[in-house]
Amino acid sequence: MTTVLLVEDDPAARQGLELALSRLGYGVRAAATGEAALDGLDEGPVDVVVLDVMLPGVDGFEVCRRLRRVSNVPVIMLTARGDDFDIVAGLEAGADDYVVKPVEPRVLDARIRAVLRRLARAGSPAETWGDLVIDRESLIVRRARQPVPLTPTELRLLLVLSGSPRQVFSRDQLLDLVWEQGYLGDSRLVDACVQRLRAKIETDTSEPRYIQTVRGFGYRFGPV
Amino acid sequence: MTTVLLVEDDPAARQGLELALSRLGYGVRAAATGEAALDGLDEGPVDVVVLDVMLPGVDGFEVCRRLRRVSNVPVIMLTARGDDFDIVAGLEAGADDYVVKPVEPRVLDARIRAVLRRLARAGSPAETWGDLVIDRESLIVRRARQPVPLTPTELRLLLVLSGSPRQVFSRDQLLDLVWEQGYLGDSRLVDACVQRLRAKIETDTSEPRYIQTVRGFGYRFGPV
DNA sequence: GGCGCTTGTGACCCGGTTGTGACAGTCGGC
DNA sequence: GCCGACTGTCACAACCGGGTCACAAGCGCC
Repeated sequence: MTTVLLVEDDPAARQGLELALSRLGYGVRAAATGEAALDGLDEGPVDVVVLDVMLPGVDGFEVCRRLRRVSNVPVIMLTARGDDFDIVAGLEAGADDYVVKPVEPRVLDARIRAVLRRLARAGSPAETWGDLVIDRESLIVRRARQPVPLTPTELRLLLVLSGSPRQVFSRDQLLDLVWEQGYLGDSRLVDACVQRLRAKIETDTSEPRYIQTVRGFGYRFGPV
Repeated sequence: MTTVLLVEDDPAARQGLELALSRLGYGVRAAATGEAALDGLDEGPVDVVVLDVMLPGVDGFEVCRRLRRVSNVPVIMLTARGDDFDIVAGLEAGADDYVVKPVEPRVLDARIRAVLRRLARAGSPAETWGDLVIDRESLIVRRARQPVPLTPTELRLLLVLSGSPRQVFSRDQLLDLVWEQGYLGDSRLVDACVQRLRAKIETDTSEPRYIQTVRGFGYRFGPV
């Protein structure tokens, strides 16, 4: 579910938007002031911030700037109708998009999805296998959005296997590809490493979802 | 929408990839031969070219070279599995990346995004990472608004790392990029320099926020 | 030439990683 | 069901990789 942090001081407008966004399937967290908004970020992951420009105390631009210092979360500003100055100032403060008030839920929904889409495209080039995400550039592996700490050998093994999904690798092949070429040792080593890797990325090691054993041949990565 | 020019002579593979890429939200233009590919470029803007190495007539390398004469469009080569020669030849011909066949759409998608992202990084001169600001024009680095005095080597190292955030660099890569190319020395040198840089920009060197160690692989700049 | 900063190198320490062997469990064929 | 082959699991000690430090050569600057 996409979580929206909604920052709007006017109670009527806030509750209206909250309801509308919920109906559209978003999770909504609301804040009435800039300070509350910055706190709201700490209370859990937020996918997008919808931020009113006119706020009592710290205004929307300043909230956006402060927010930018600690996070790259996309920000959509709500500005008074046709106020060019607001729009320019908002984008300079680091906002990703803006919507003029009064806000039409359908429009806001479209903008949110557009911003998220833009971000997803530009985001890190990771491969997604179910809830397992492998980013070959940063070498970060995540399961259910949580980074999985892998040791170098485990990581190399996973990269080799996932690089050719569904292909069966024999133990000897894996020794060549993951360990030094011409490694002379027990091929049981592969089993041990697979086991350690499974322990980290599988929910149920007796029913592996990612790394399957092909009895008599070796191992294979990929959904069945 | 990102438009891909797909060059593949095998009809089955071509149609499969065409479908898969469309589903992933790409616009696809397909060509079966090198000649058709070069024509395809004229028919409208192309964001990335996916190019099979084995083509009847003009082969993929030659297509890539010719293409490079008229365009800077990124090229991803499709090569036979594990064929090192292909990979080297492809990169020499001006390819940006390569993917081994059979192609997994998810992998190709990730590579396309990686190539495009690499290209899009020519951004604003000043980058902000939390409370670290790197101004590539004035070469001034600030932390918490305070200028950080960096030595030339430290600065080069930081610029290289932060220039490709999240990308993992091996020690050898860094020796090439930060020091003279063909530097022959202890790769522990990189460690020492990273340590000095960390001492200046990190608050807690045991929990680095900016420069992460990727055990067994190298270093990476950026948030986890 | 003297000075101080920068940079490359070696040494040492520490903790995590990993290869290994043993044993238990599982699967498939007969 | 029995047996052998194969695989999963575990514990442990050697090892390796990286952090850290000190030091000296190199370098520019005055």
